[in-house]
Amino acid sequence: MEMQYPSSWLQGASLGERISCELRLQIIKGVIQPGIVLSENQIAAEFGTSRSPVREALKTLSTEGLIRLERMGAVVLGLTSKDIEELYDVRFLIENFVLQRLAKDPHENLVATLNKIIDKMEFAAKYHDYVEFSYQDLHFHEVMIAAVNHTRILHLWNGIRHIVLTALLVATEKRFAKHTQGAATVINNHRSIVNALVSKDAAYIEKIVEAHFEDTRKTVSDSIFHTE
Amino acid sequence: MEMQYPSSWLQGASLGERISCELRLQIIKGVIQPGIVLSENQIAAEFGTSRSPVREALKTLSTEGLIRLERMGAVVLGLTSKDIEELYDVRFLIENFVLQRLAKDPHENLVATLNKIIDKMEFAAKYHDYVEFSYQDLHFHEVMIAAVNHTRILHLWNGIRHIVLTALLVATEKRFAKHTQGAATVINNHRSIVNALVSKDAAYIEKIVEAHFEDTRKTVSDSIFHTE
DNA sequence: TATCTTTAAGTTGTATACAAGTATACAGCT
DNA sequence: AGCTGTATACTTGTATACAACTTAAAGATA
Repeated sequence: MEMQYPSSWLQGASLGERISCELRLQIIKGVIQPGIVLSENQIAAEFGTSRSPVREALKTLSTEGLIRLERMGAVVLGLTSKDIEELYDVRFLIENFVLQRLAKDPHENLVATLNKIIDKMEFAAKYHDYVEFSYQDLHFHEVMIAAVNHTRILHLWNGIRHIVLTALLVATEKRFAKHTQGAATVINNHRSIVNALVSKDAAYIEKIVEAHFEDTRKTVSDSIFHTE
Repeated sequence: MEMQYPSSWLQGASLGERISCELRLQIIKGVIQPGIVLSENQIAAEFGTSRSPVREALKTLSTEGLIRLERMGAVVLGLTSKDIEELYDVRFLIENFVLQRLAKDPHENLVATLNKIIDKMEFAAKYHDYVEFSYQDLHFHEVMIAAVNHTRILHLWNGIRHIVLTALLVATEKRFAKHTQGAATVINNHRSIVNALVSKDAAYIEKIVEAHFEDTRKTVSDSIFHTE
């Protein structure tokens, strides 16, 4: 089987993790379509491994909601347009919670860190590096979420992290293939979030975060489904 | 090893699920304390199984945040008072979202279903059946969450479901051991939620849900830790 | 004594083997 | 034809085997 997941994101990863990342990508890309039934033996054969890491991968994807484990085989659920909408509902819930807390208890170097990440996004955009761009986009949000020191919220995030990253990857790749123009909008959206954060205005933060995710959701959804 | 998890909740469960449920209970009860390092072989020996289902169980507990998988062994994190506070932060986020949606799009028989569940709680309380009481308490919330038809929110819930159920179980057992008086308060709290739901008043719903979880958090936290 | 080497036991990640259950197709019967 | 029983291939859940790595301690050496 042809590996498509960025190998730089798989340093030190076990076979189970590699398989889950690759399957996740193929499911989100639509290469593996909803309704298909996967069996452990078949996947193990395709990846040239034993069933053990495959079982691990399937369990991961199952808790992420991309497949459903049944008695005979795992049926692919995929990531529909509605799923992405729901995903961004949750992203808003998490991040609004996070930013409201960060506004109350400001962190030392957070804003500087975030600005540096945005600069890295600009750099990546300049060189059409969609892998790096997607990663820094994710990283931006992850840094904020980690900063609040809320274990359970961080766990919620970890539960959707891989899906978000992979969806960003697929969407960004498609968009960068034509032009890197949209990157400026994405970067501006992130700067707006930093501005909202420093404003410490609860209502303003909520408005900006909601707008950000509504915009991102539309962009990602369009890129993934409105294929060409 | 002595099994303490209700066997009625394990019908048709695999060894992996049974082990995760049992370990989860022991961790939340504090029988297995934070800092302890668990090894797969050791646990497999205690349960009289092979490492395969143990690995599955440890991975489950790891994604739930009760343990942390390291290179050599799994270190127990446990469920501290702060963890419970965070857990109820998330319960509020989820359930407020759910109830706001349910208020907008009312469901046919939902209120009747909820009232029936509350009646079952009263029945369970009358017979000091803490297992049934805990389960119906969980079921009440689960029915509402399932009613909104939001896959991703349901997944968030599933990620904390087992922890919530087990914490309720431990707390309710301890309280019912002395008196079943507090059950009336819990039941009233649930009736308040139903009232808030039918009111369709967004602000009122938020207020009631927040109060409910604040009260429950305190009760659960006290029961688990202020063991006396 | 202090430090480096080596040796041993323990750990996980992966592969393989086995057992029990399920869907499917096919043969036989009415 | 339609139904029934059975054989068969395939599936998962669990057990066992093996390899690579980590940790810690024992022992040699200066």
